[in-house]
Amino acid sequence: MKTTDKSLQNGSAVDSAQKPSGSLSPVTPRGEATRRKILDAAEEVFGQMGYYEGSVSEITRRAGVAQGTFYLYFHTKKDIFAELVTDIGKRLRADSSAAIANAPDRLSAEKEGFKAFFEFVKQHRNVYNIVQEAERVAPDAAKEYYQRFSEGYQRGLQIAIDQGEFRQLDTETVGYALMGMAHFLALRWILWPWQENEGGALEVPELVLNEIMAFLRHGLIP
Amino acid sequence: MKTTDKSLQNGSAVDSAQKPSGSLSPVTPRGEATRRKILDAAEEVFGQMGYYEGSVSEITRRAGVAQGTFYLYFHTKKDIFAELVTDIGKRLRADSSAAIANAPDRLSAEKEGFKAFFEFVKQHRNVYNIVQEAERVAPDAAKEYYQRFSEGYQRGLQIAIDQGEFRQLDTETVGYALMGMAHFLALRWILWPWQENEGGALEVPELVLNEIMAFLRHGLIP
DNA sequence: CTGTAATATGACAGTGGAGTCATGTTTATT
DNA sequence: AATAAACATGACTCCACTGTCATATTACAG
Repeated sequence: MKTTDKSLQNGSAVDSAQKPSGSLSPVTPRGEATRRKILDAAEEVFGQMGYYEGSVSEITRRAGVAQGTFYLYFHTKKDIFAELVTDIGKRLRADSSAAIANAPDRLSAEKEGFKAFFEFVKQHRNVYNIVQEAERVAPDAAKEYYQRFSEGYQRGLQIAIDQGEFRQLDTETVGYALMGMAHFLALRWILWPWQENEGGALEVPELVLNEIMAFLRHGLIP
Repeated sequence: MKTTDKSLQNGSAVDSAQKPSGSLSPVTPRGEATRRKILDAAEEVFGQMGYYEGSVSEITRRAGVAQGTFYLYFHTKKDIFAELVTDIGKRLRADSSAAIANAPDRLSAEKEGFKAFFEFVKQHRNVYNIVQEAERVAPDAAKEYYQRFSEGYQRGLQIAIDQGEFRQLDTETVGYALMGMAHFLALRWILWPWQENEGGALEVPELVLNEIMAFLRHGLIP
């Protein structure tokens, strides 16, 4: 055994000694690459099999590394799962921001946001399952995911109100309502294989999107 | 060994022999009571600990019966979970139906439906977690749960349209949108302990409910 | 070329849980 | 009282998975 045992196997030994926290970071390009391989494999495994039915050994198998290597870069199975949730949140928010960046008005922005979300879910079918499972498996990571998303929504809505484009409304309530709508529409038309779609394609139909926009504009009353 | 081995341990031996299907039904009040105890304990265990972290032994422990007794009434751990999901769906739909039964118009019905849903989630905090987990653990049961719910929504919406109370709209789209709204609002104000509520009570505030109703009436535009 | 830090290995210990089974107890019927 | 079906028990088998560790390999600085 070399003198490196503590610093690597136990996280930073110099830390405040509280939690084993802090990602086990590689210092070498080689290590960096291995860590990435493991993360990618984990995304696949958790996405397809779920957190509990996916195993570390399956992850390392797909990553093409040995079991032990896993623990060189992640403290526990739960840790890598939480990191994935955070990652996915970042990516999704980046996609959304980009999508609504140059929308002429807030209503268009909402539409583009919905579309970007659906596109993300479609492109990362398995991945989105991870987010859903996070609520049980890694509540803290899930918390951050939803809170950040909500904050973004609230900011956008407030601006629209200030500019007189939207009526006075409670941004938090409406923010969550919109998130819920997007979530369930994605479930129905993209994630649930048992539901038949019009064309058979796993995509949210234009009609549905237009219905939603009409809802946002006029509500349900004639 | 008695001559009952096959008929009980293997489900009905006279069945079409396909799946081990069919709940292992007791024939005696005593058995009925035991089965109920196990179901109730399972609801508690799965609700609090989740499907994977809850164990059959924990269920039987709380039910006050032996491990083996469990398998007298349920084929597998997954089976009892699926049965719970079905049960919860039935109860929730019954509550909803009752709540909207004598609403003067559809908009009031929506409001009462939301309120009933929030009340159900509040009264069965743990229980609702089971529904959420079902999507991964027992997709078929989850499918039925959501489809039935959706059908109810679509029927109600269609009537409102026919009576000219709601504008022409795609009932499936709007149905899922409404389900999503209700779901996420319940998450935010009832199920997430990390979120601070106004009064500290785990309840959806009147203000939020009114905001939602305004949304249904007018949409987001002034 | 050599020493050392970083990275990698895979067998293994330890653990916990699902489902089974031979046996035991209750209840009702005749 | 006898008998049998229904119900109940809990020890046990089998299995899979997480996290560890002693050892091996790679790569780079001097």
